Amino acid sequence: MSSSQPFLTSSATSPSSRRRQRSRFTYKNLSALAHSATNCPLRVIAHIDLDAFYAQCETVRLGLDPSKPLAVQQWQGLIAINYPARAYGLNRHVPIAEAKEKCPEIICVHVATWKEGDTTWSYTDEAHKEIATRKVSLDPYRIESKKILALIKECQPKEYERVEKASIDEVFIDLSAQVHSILLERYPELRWPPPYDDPTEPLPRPHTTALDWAADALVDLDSTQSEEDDPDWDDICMLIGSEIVRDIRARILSELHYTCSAGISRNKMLAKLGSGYKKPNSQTVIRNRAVQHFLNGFKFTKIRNLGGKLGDEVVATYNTEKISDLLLVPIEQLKKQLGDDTGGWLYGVIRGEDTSEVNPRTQIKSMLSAKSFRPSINNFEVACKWLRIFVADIYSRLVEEGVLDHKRRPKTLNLHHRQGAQTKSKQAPIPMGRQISEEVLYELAKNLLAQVIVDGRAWPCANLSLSIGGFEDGVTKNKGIGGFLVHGEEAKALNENNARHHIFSRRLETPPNKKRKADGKMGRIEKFFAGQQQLVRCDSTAINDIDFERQPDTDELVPGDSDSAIDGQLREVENNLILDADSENPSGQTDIANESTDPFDLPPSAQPRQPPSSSSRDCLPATTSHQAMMNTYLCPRCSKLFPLEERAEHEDFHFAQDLQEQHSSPDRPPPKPPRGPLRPMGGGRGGKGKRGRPHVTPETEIGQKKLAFG
DNA sequence: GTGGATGAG
DNA sequence: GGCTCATCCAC
Repeated sequence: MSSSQPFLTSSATSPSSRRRQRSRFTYKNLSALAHSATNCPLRVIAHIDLDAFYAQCETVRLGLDPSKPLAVQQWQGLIAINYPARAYGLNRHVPIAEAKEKCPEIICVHVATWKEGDTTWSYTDEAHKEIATRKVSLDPYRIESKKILALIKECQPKEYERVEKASIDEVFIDLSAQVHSILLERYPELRWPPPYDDPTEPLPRPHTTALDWAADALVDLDSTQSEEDDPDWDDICMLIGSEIVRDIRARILSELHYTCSAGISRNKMLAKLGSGYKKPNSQTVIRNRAVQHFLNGFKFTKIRNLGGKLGDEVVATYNTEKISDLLLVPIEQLKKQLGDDTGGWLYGVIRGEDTSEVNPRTQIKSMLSAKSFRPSINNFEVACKWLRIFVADIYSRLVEEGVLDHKRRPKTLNLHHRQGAQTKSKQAPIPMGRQISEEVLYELAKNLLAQVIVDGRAWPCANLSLSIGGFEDGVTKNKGIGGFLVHGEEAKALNENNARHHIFSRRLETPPNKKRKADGKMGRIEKFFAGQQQLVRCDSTAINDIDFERQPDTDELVPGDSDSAIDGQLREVENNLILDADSENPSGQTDIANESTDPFDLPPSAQPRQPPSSSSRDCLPATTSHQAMMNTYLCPRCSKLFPLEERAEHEDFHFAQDLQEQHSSPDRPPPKPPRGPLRPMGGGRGGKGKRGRPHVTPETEIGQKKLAFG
């Protein structure tokens, strides 16, 4: 309960007057925030998770009272149970009959289904009796999911939009850039350039001493950590992020009638854990200073990528499921026993580190339509009837995707077949040139099926699935980052946002020649500027060839010692932290990013800005500093002098460069968690190389004590 | 590029 | 469980 006393004031009279002057964060950190750099210590990431999504969809569709118990049925099972129904002790594993016994008034709605010969899916009460002739359709939920996603995007100013669809009912939002702009509005002093133009200078302390966390969510610090300090900028950033999320949730509820839960923290892993912490319909903030305490309450198997075999392996190896126990294992040991990559990743993740980026992607990469046959099916003809249905299902989704309009086009078709325990699959390219039609797909699918059963016929068949993938943007040619120019374009390029109305410029994929070296001295940069000062847009090769000089002070920080203190209190107060069974994990990938070069150093946009809120990264004439008076601008990143008028362009250049870096490395590589050498799966991921643990975000703090919510 | 596997919702 | 979706890896 200590929780929100919304104000923990701290006064100026506090003993810590010495530290009041300086923040733990620097100007460089601040500008990294503006660029959503993944290793920025001020980063703000949100995870939003719809509560019992399928069940809510049905409640909304049928116009029912959301406080009434409802479950979504699939054949004889339940695939979603709303919160009112959960109050009766129902969960996904209880048989439908038992559910009705425990909760007589429960409404069970069968999912929509496709029936052979139908041209679309439909809802029927008879569905559960026709398992042999129907297959479920999740289209209704995809449609709702899309609306919600669109609304969430609408909530963010276009230039800051950065939303990743993690699954049909979850999204991650990188609020960093938006938070940055709000921060500058509220604290104009942050717009000043750093003293001596030195980006490594600490920021002034926030003048705010009391934060109003609006009661709804906050993983609180405990008394021992006594908040001996006034809030620093990370706390303020979280607060702003929480406000943004609260507004988003309010709109989802008022406009679309869905409730959701959210987690706000410094990275995806923590945000995800946070959203599942208190449900339904609430949001949880995990401030940096509460991270370790918060994590200690979880079993590490709740962390993304540790929910499967890898997690089991770790449990078996260390004979514990507790994060707190694992904190005692030295990194060398983890690496030795799990492999360098996996061990290093695990070491960091249980300490709250995660630099995976919010990938502004919403586009689907593949579509699958499948059916498990209860009594198995025994011949080609029957299988073909199912293929018809799969094709109809997939085709209708393709239409939605804009394939007919040449927005995107899939390249391959894949058929999976399961007989008993063994599964086989075949794939084939989808011929280019011709318009994709149901007939074309059906013929292709039938062919694949024939190939599968040819060699050693495989009947009876227990499962069949057809998928289509290899989607490519319909766009014209790629242009690497150089193709886009800097200003607001970036947002567009990054988001595929309204897929339907725009031409995607192919995702900022890193062009083949990415290189990263530290040799760069100054040569290339100087050359570049010498020759192209006027350019606003640069050619990708030019950009790629530039090597930045590394700023001397990257805040490198070995994850380890920062928390020595926590070790002391590895007390597990935990277990009670895990509340809801419905927890889930994100899907997807993780990455820890890059390494070597820190993608951001000083930034451009951070400084003197004007109406901060406006769109902006465009530039702002510098005003307050002494350099401004001289009408010249000294770039803190490359130490070159420019006429003031060229400042904006120059900053844009750095911005583009930063973007390039961010997208060129982190996207794929940071394979983190992947399989360790242990066990099966061969040595996986080749541990070689760099595993670069990107040093992580600096500091998380120590201390922690108990959790409480407001 | 193909086919299998893992992980997660 | 059933149905999706995504990513990684060996070949």
